[in-house]
Amino acid sequence: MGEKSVKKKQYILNTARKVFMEKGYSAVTMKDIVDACEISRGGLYLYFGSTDELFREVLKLESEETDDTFAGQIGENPTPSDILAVFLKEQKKELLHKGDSLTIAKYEYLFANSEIPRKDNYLRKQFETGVKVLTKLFESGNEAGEFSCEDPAGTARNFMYVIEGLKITSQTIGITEQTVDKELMFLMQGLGITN
Amino acid sequence: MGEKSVKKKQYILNTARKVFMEKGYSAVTMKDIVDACEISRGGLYLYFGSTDELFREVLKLESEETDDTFAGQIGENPTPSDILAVFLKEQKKELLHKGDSLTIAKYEYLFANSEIPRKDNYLRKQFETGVKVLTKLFESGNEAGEFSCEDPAGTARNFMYVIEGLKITSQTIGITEQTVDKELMFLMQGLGITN
DNA sequence: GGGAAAAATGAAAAATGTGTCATTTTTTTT
DNA sequence: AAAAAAAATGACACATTTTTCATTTTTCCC
Repeated sequence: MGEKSVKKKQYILNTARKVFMEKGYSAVTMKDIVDACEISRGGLYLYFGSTDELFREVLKLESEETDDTFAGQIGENPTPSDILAVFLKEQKKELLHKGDSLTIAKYEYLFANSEIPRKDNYLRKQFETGVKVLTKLFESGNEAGEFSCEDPAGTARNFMYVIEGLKITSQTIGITEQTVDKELMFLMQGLGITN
Repeated sequence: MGEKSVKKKQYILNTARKVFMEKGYSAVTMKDIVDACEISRGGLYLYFGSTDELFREVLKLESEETDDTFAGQIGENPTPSDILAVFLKEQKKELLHKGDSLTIAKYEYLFANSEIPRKDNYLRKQFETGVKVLTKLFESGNEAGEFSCEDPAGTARNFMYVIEGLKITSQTIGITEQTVDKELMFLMQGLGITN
């Protein structure tokens, strides 16, 4: 591990992320991180003081990466249909990567830290942002004549609940690509897509 | 603790259930159960060998109770609408009891035990049963002229994903009764209820 | 109420995890 | 290349949890 300190921190974070994806949140110990990183015990504490701190940084890292990925996939002057397609494609990709997702760890973390104020609730903000973004998307889709969605806000909320349901079942009881496709198709029917 | 052995086992199980509801699955230790039950260290091991074994028995217990509760609420000659109403009422009740549910613990358990064969996957069976029951319900509702649901199987699956989504968000990011009602209403619109 | 069987106890060994710090290794500076 | 600074190590003291088991307490039957 002859890397510089910033790189090493990054390396620890990436390795920790894999550990959280494999074991969830509450089952992970500092020892697990130490073993996975193949660094010394004291070395880890130089960078992070607890699994909690580590996890919060992993969340931050992931959030940034997700935003970048999404932005990178949307071309110039996208139509509502284009944006929806990218959104669903990204969701589907995450859905099908069983055991390669932070979904369970995130929910465990929130459950174990239920005292954290609403405003700092990362997943909550993400969920609400999702609802808002989809609502606007459906509204502009209506205006553009691409969708005919009677209740954009309700439909957006419904989308988000289905996606959370799919994510959690995918990580635990399993799901096939075919089933994901069927369900996403079902959702899209609610948009009354006209093209 | 002067109780007989069968009663004591039951008592431990009920107490353990509360612990799992409070702390989830992977964060719970045998010590937590011992402390909550106010029994001796060794005493617990006389009945259960691990948190894993305890949790499986709690699941079994809960499954039986849920079936009983549901059956007890359905009167004679119920119409499809009656059954749906009981189903949604029960789901809503579970949804709103934050911190008083095994939802998180169940998913943690499955995630931590992802090697268990599909056929023994309790939540998976429950999910599939839910889809089947709702499908039949929607079909008979169509026949009775109470619903007009184009795709009973798809709608049933969609219902179940939404319910899982609601359950998990309710336990972690929080949800109001109003939001639950809105979402359940949204679902019911998909049934084209005619009455 | 005496004695055998069953149930329960809690002390303690073994295993695992935490956080610290004196020391060593590596890097940087002069 | 020597000195200083920075980074990294891993052994250690402490805490927690698991699991066992010799002993005690309770129950139950005659």
